[in-house]
Amino acid sequence: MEKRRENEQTYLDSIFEKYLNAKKIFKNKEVLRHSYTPKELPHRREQIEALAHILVPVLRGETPSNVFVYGKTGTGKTVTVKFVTEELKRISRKYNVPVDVIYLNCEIVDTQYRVLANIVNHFKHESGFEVPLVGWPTDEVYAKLKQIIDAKERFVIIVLDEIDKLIKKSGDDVLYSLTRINSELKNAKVSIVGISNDLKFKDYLDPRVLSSLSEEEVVFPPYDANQLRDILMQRAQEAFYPDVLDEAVVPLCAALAAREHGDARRALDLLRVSGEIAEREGASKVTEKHVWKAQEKIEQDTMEEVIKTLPLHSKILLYAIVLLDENGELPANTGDVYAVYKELCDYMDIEPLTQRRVSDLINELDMLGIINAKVVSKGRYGRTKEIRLNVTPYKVKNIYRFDYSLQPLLTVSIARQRRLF
DNA sequence: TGTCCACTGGAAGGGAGGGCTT
DNA sequence: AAGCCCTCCCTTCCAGTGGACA
Repeated sequence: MEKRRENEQTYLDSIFEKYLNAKKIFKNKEVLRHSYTPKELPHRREQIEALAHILVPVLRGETPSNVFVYGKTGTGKTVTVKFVTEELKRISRKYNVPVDVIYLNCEIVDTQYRVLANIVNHFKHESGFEVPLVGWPTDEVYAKLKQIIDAKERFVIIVLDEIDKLIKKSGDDVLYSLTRINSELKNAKVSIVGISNDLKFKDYLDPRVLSSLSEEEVVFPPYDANQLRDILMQRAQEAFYPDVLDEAVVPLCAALAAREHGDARRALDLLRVSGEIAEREGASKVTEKHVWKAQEKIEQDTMEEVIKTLPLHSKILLYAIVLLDENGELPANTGDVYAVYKELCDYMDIEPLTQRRVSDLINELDMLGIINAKVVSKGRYGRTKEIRLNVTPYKVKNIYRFDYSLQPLLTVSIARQRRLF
């Protein structure tokens, strides 16, 4: 009796002491976030100098060439461009040259109208004028844009990040007008910095736009494991307290991220999440074990988030595929999946979409990596998609469990077996 | 060799939903 | 309120297609 109480007491003490005595892990976690711009960018000197060389005419009052910046995700394109343009802005003040840098992420600003409107609105403090986010005819926004930019002598550098998204969605009209705008301006000079991680997208461009835009090109090669290690080391020094990182941690994060096409973003995430996991466990050191856990967690989390935010019909469609999987009927083709999807809609009293639309939704699920959809020809038996599931049915159901509107679906598996088979 | 399946994926267009100006 | 305009999501229509089969 006495002994047991003693044990319990030690246990209770240890709950708190575990955390109390745990060494703090993070000194400054912010350093590991994507948005953080470090003072130095390791292994990007070449690209920084190339960009600086291209933009330097500004300081002499000449229009710089337009630039295309290429490189896969997490190769430091955005951060480098931001770094160089910030420096340019800083130094241009010394030379008394007015420079405006407008940074637009085309994943969000993805139409001609929105690009133009955003540029106009960048000057709202100066012009006291703001274009609504929808509503105006596009050519009027363009006219306003010219008028506002041209109000005084200056250089305007427009950075279009993820420019491929813009082109794919709304064509190259915007680029066409923006690349020719200089001939219609009297005072101001505009140049464009396009950032893309897709090399193929040049094929979509009108040759005139292409030649004007890629007057200069800067390529960002992927980081290799050693370079990633340097980057992580640099950040780790600021982010973590001394000696909390096991020696193997940074090299492992670097190696794992290098395997995924040298993505520095991924490497930083890994390092941050490893630290968080260690902290939660009350460990005094971050070890390899934490990195492996982090790797798994990141994969799980992104997939879960993607499924959670799917629109209703995509969720029903995914559930149709889950049911087929549970019945051992995968790979299935579009027709089969559509039939089950339609039944599910009936069951939920929802108007089903057409097969044409569902075919697009299948492609979307494929792009998101939730399913695998390969176009195959079965000869005499037609051409269709072969559809497979990339996540476990259990996982999907678990996510749906917390979505009230999807509750009816979860009971269907049994009903379906009774009704259809 | 041609046929024909079960679709694919492009094109056009409608209409709801957002927001503007007048 | 009426009249525009833009975007998103969707439908309708349809030409096109890889390859098994006769």
